[in-house]
Amino acid sequence: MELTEATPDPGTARPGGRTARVRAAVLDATAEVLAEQGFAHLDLTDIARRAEVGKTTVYRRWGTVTGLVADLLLEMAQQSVPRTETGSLLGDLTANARLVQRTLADPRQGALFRAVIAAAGSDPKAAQALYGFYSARVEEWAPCVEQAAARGEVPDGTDAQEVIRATSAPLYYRLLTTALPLDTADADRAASAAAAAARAGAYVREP
Amino acid sequence: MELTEATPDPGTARPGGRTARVRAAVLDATAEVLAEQGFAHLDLTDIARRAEVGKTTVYRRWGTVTGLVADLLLEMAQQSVPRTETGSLLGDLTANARLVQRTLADPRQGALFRAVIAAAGSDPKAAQALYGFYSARVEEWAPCVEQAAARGEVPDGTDAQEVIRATSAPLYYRLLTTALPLDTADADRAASAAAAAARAGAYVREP
DNA sequence: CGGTTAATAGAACTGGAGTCCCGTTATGGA
DNA sequence: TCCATAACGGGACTCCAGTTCTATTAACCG
Repeated sequence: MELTEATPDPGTARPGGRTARVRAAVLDATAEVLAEQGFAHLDLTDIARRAEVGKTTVYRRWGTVTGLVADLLLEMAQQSVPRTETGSLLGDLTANARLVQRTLADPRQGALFRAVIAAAGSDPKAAQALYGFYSARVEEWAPCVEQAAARGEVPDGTDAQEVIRATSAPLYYRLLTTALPLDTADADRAASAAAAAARAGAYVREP
Repeated sequence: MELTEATPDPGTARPGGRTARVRAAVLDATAEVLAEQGFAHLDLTDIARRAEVGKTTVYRRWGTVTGLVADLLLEMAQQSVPRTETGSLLGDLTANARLVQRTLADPRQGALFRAVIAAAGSDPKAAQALYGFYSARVEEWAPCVEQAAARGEVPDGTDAQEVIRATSAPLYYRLLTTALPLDTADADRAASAAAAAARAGAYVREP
């Protein structure tokens, strides 16, 4: 035996031209279905039909619904939005919160995040993609808290990543557990709450 | 024609004895599968097998995976945990946060909440059950903030429900978007952050 | 205690999701 | 430009989730 192994995922050896077009079409169709029907109604045969692609292809390259969603998240993670700097902690956190709020309020993106979070609950691969995504985003924004610490706005020893997470958390919580809309006022409130708690020393790491 | 309508959900006319046993067995099996395999692997035939119940019964009474999950949530919502009163805002919020943390950290309950949140993303019925659940819990705890306002701990006009949500939010965010564990320290941090932000007036309603 | 019928269980059926096989296309390297 | 083969596409096949029909069991009512 010798032809086991050595099949490192289809689409990696010749990623150009047709392969790329197929991937784009499939991921587009996936996002579309997610936005209008949600995660539970995803099925690969339907995706193939919508993307006008052979269903064999979809099954070979992605295999499962969760695998498809995970790949979609990886695709989105590429488009990193650069962090803005305003010179104050509250300003920076507000910019971050508004970015998150806009993303979640958008029907397509909001539906995608719901789906990825759902997929992460049962598929380790999707979970890994999700954790990686948020880890990257949090690290991208953490420096603004460190700068605030340097300016003396927050106590030394403040856990920067925890402050960033605290800014996003209420927005996700509102999206997932209530029927309430998600607007700019929510973003601003989340930012000012996180800033106030940080100034009060709520995120100082334990000794 | 005359026998249309008038079929108000099986299990409502004779809820005793066998019907109740079947429901308990099915919901138990559901929770079990959720805990060990996750939402995506739920299928009604398998649930029927595990519960040692005819699969026709499961399909007739619950119909879909999301319907099953929604009923499980309703069942859980029954066991309302009474609010504790400690005399201070921080104490009350800490009690609340620890309750949430214990719930989410428990494998069965944690998996259930992930599943319900996932189901709510695609099924309106599950979404309704979920929103109702959280609405009830938030209202149960909101009075502790109003008492704090009466004591002068937080400014007048503070949105009590928003404070309660802010206490839970970081715990859910951590559960859903990171691989990090969820322990008592997280609960205490969430509570003190919410208390600090509330004292600073971050949750005062707009005029 | 029966009698009515709500509710369950079994068995047979069906539609479509997921798999397999093999011919076709077109990518990337020479 | 041409070739080897990675990747795609179509059609046939399989298997099981979900449905339908009917017989059986046991709640609730009097």
